[in-house]
Amino acid sequence: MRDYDPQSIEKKWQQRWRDSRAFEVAEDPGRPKFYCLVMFAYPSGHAHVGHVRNYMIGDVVARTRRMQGYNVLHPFGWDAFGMPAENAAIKHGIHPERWTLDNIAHMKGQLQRLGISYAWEREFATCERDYYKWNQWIFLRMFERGLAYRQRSAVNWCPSCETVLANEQVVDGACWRCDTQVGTRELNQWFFRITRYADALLEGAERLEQWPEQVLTMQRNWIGRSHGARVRFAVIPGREADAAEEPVEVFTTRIDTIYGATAVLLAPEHPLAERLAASSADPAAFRAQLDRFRALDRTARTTGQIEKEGFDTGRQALNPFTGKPVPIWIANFVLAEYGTGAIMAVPAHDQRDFEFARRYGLPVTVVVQPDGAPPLRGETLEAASAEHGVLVDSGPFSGLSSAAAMRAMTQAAEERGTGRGEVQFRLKDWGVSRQRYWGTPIPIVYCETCGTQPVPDEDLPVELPRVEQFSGRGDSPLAEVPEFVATACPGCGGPAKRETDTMDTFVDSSWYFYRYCDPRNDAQPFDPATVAYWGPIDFYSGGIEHAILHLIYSRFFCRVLNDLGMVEHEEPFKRLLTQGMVLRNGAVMSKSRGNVVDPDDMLATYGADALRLYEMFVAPPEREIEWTDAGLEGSYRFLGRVWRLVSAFCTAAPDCPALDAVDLQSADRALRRRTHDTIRRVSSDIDVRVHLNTAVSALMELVNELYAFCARERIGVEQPAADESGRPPRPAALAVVREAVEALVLMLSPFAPHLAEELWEVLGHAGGVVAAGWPECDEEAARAEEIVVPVQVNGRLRARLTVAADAPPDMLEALALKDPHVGAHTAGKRIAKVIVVPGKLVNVVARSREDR
RNA sequence: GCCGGAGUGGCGAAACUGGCAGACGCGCUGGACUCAAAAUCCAGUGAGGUUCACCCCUCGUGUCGGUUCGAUUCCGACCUCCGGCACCA
Repeated sequence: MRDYDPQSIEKKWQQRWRDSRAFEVAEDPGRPKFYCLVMFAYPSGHAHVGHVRNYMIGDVVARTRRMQGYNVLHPFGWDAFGMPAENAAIKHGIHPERWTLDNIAHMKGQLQRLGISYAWEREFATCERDYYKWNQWIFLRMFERGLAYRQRSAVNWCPSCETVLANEQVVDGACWRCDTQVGTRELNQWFFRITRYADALLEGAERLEQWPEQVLTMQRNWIGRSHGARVRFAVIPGREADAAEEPVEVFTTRIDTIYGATAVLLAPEHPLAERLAASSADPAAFRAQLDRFRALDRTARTTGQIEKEGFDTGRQALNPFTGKPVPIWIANFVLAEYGTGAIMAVPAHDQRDFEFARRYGLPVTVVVQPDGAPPLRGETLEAASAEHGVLVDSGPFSGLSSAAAMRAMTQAAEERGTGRGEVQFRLKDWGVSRQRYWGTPIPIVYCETCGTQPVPDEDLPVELPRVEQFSGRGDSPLAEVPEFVATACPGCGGPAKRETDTMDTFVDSSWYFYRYCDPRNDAQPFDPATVAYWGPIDFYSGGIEHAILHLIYSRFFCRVLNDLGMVEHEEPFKRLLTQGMVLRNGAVMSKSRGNVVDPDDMLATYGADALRLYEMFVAPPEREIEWTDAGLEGSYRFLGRVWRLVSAFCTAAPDCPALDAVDLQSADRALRRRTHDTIRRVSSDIDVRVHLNTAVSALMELVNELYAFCARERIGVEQPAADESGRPPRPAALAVVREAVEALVLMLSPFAPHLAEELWEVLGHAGGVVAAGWPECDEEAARAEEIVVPVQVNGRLRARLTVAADAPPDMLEALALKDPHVGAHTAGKRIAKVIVVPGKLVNVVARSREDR
């Protein structure tokens, strides 16, 4: 018997798969398709065992579906644009392209040595001109539709990365990549109008039934839909000379509290603030105050880390409901970018307004009394009461509930022309301009005569010029390349300048999954017919860190492409799995912590199959796992156990009879039951729940059972094939073992594909496990003849009955009551009732005689 | 503060629809094999009590309470941890 030698087996099968193009696919309308995708990789250098866990999960799903007869698309590629490449260039003088391509080559080798079944012929990297050309093409379609626009605005600026960040890329006020505190800059920036799809993205989320609740919640929070009303407060003229002002519009979600609005507060950036300054008694002092507020740290301002301050403008506005004047103040905590940039202050019912009012002595007027609480009084209030309740001192609306008042008052405002119902979103448009080199050039030209001009499709791609020197400072590196900047205007042919910013790399990853469907198309991003066949993605797996970034951008792109008629579906990912990270010594693996485990080191000792099996077995895919060498060792031992089992069986039974040619004994039927029960469990664990850990443990149980069975039947696992008397094993026993072993090998193949292919061949099959197909559960064989039914007395286990599987309830009851253990616990008691769940359990309810 | 998720042996975990808590693996203990070891195979392994032993009993799924014949599972309150949102009007 050969020993299990993963190195030689793995090399052999990887070679065979490559030679036979085993995982390459084409559209085939005659077969059901399955698109299995893992988030593509940023080629940072080396993959560690944490990165590859995700690829293993996807591979188990892909290999299983393939065996089940699906036409499986399982592609891989590289998210190859990005800052680390450019930083390497700055630090080590390696060109970003060289660095990126070297890393890709290394990581691809790692994945291939793990035996992940990718359709490598579809591989691409986003930094290739054949890919980013289509980023530009999509950008232009969005430009045509007003979905890409340019605007000067205050943006998040990372001083370390020297570039703009989208709101999604600012985490706790710091850069998502380098953790530096983010500042503000005023820049001309390109934006994608994702807000146009805010409602669609929110509603679409309701139908994503196979997404983790956590991710959906995060997306809902991020979109931040608020239903409220926009209300107009007329501005009362100050001096005679003042021009008539437009009314101030405020957004509120609590129009029911408007009778308690005792001030209007403007953001320092509000346009009216500027005009009020001009007409004020001391414009210079007014502006100095505004400037002081505007200069406040942006993050502090948007996260409530500043003292609430403000000043009275000296002007007043009319509350459209009370008809009374209220002062207009400037307040530093009012955000220009949310709602209308102005609010009505209701100190009694909003904590922020309350703090502001107490500080400056503004009146606090209670207009909503919460149910069942003692009446509130403005003078004695210690904190705002934000609860809904019943309206008081609110004119004709007094006595209404908050909810009813919101409807009635919104309607009243509409009728009087002083307001209307409105929905606001927290979601902002996606700023995509980046002042960096290693990204997709934005295909726009600026002409003195014609203005902003899109680059015509036929001139795409706007190629990224070769830049050799990177300082890492200053504006866009492309601005330093005169031959790139200087161009002819596509409109008039006159001299013009190219846009020198590049696109956010999240643009690349927002549609790459469609490119896999048609990766070499040079006429369009992809042929819609290919996506109609493969899409949407049936199974998508990746890290939770992309819950809002990549996954919301991709959903947005999907809808844009749907509007363009290129994609039929509205949601790109049917099922999402967020896999847990691999920790070591309680921390995420990272080079800086020095706790990374390189898969290649594990391959040398244990092989890819053991590594794969270990990472799938240790916990469900969603959960994070702690790396242990002992666990890997255990998986390796299990594979050795399988190897010896199958090898010994083949030696013991070179020819073994067919199942239907033998008479089965009860023990044989029991093994068959275990075999088919295992098929049922493993199939549903992989297909339905993706609980790969319990699938593996079911296989382990089957192996344990087989060892015991073979020992009893003298099918030489450790002993010779015949016992001392020279009597060979029973043919029926051999036949059921063969069935079990074959099912085992096939079901193990998604987890340990090399070992399984080798054993399948050893078992005498040519053509591989995919041709063999996934084993079918024979319900008849899986059905138990005898079952063990637990018997409880008052819910506590007291006995077990071994009965026929179809024993009727009254028989179970009679047997239970006859049992001596049951009798011991019911002695001296009255049996109130007996609950019988056929096939499951019996529960005898016994009461003391006194109890009624 | 709001929203979501989690809490089970020495450890990773399982229990899928309210029905035998701890499957499977790691670790540990003992045995077989061996000159010996490694490897392998077999057995045991939640805590406590009782017993020569087999049996048997009590407790036990973060805490307290509830619903139920029966709760890791459902409900209420609370504690702890993880994640998201948060001066968003």
